[in-house]
Amino acid sequence: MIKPRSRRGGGRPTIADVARKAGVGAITVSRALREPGRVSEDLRRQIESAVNELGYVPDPNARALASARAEVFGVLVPSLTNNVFAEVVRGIYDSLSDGPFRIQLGNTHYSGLEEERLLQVFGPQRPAALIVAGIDQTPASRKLLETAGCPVVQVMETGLDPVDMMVGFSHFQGGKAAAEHLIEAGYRRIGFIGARMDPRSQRRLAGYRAAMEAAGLFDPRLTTTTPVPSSVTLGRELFRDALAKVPSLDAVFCNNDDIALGVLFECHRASIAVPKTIGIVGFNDLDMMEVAFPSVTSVRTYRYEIGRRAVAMALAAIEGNRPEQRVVDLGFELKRRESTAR
Amino acid sequence: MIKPRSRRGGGRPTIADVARKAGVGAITVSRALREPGRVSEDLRRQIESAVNELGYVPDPNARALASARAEVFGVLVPSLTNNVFAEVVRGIYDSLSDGPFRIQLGNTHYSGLEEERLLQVFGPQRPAALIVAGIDQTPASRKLLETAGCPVVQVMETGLDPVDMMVGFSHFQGGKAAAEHLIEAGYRRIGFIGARMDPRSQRRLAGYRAAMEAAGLFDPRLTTTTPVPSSVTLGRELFRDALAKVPSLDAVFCNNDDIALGVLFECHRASIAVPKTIGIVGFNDLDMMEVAFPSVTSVRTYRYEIGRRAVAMALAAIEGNRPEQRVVDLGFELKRRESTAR
DNA sequence: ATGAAAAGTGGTAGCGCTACCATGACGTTA
DNA sequence: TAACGTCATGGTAGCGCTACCACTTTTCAT
Repeated sequence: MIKPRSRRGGGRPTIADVARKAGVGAITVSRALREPGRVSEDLRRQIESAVNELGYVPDPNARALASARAEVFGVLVPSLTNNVFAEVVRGIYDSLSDGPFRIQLGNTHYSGLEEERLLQVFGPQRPAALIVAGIDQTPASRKLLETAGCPVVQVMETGLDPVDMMVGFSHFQGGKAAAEHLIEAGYRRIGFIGARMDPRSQRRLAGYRAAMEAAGLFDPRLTTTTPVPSSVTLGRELFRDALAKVPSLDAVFCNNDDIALGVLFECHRASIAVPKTIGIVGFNDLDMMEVAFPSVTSVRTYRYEIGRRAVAMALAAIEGNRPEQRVVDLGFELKRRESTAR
Repeated sequence: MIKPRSRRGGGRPTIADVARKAGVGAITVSRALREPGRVSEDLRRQIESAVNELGYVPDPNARALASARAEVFGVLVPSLTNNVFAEVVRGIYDSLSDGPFRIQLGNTHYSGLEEERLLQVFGPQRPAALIVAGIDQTPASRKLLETAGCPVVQVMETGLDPVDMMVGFSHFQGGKAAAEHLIEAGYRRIGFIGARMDPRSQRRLAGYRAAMEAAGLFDPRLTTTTPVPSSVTLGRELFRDALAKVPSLDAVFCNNDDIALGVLFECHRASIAVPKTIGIVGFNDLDMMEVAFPSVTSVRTYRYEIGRRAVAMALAAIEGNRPEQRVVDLGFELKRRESTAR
């Protein structure tokens, strides 16, 4: 006599239980759940009530195994705590929370190697889609993305050569707009302060440089950067360094808002007038920039919207209608505020 | 003739391929991967090289189905963007990234109902452990946690009645310490400003109240709260409200650092001297509080450490040795800074 | 030397679900 | 009326892995 393996599932109802209760075949239950339109009204109702009575919830693992496709979105970001990426993840999460898809989060710690490793781990899971931050994947990562067999969305930036799809904006243009604004406001010795110079920061710097060179104002001594992770504390220190190096500094374009905030606080502490003596521009436009005193000019980026749009595009691609526009530029907006109003 | 279903997996090697190549049974490969100690040195080496040659990576879905246990940690937090929870998640992530465990993230949006829904969705996945923020689960959620059949760690707070394990600290004591510090510093009309009054904030408020009552200083008019989500902007507005209500206000204990920052900026804007005219205390001690000008006194909490410890406890429980100490209090530290130094 | 336990290995039978094909009941067209 | 499609449903055979047992070989105490 064959003893069935003691229901390892702890007695959770299976699709067979539902089928028995509803008096139909298991496959019909499966269909009723996934494509209700293909099952007759009658059976659908019977199945629904059986599902409710038993409290049946499909086992995602069995489903993934049988269909060779997990209802999972793989999401790779360089940091979990950086508010910018947290907002992207929130956008992804909110767009996914109605549907059946789960999120599998990966933190690359700004490392291409770690990204490769994570992609390797994600692969066997057969995710329904992959969303990765950035466009500077290593060749190996790129190959993994190309052969993943699912929609891929690169987010945060736009570029010319998407693996599949892209949603973001031009960091170069953002940096350029920031610098041009400072130039237009009458500042001349405009510094660039940046921490954790990832590829996006590099492109902001390039944009700054382009604007400065166009105005004949570029001077390499005006640039102060470090590979160290960004923080408000670091912003303050870098600003001190910059000022020591170039006492004539009259404005700074900061890599991001944390750095800008550090600069602002240091100005307060050292009684440096903002925007009179020093103009400040940040990047990303966190909530607090508007409330700061003086309020800080910043380049507004649409992180949450990027997350949402990435999911929308991936979902469309899963349904078979890949958007004809593979690269979506959500742009940015320079928010002019008191810190540069002189 | 039976045609095998066209390798849906896209031709990825399976455990059978490895077994064939190594000249052993599939089950031995499985064992070599999961419990290397139970396989002889020789076979282990052969299997390892077969694995490397083929680039074999086990399918987590098949594994989960067969073993009725997914290598997944379910993590429920009320917010993805609130830095406090982002740090907890980071701690969890970092502690898990060496091992085989993935993270399944759930955002409850501070809603008990949403928490219930998520727990319902997580259940069928048979997670290896569940980490949930807070100790105020609904009765239904509590039951779901109790019957989840895996280790459960409640984080961020400590309480008397853990579902299984707990890591956190006492928000009541934190609030009390903050208020006592202000009283000791000589402030008398000490307000409480709070947004999004979740249970943790309520307990901080209770701690504040206890300290104020003990000193004979409590006055309900000193408390200004709102259920609206917290932000720096909101901090500024609530502070204005509080000041309009009680012009004699001489200090505020803020629900969290965002609010405190809003207060600080408003003080700058309205030329209110800090700490002379108004003392400010925040909660959580974000990086920037130390750099702010004036630097802001805050209650330091160990979010990252909470995440790490939660994982350590869960992992131990999975291994079968549940720590004898079910409730771990990681405490807090009041960081005294310029904003209350008068 | 002998029995018994321990260690190492493999076969079989699922885990819960869905892809694939088969079936039968209906139209629908020529 | 025959031939053919379409629709609704079900049966069967796996997806890739591991639990459970069985079997052999080794080790060890007596």
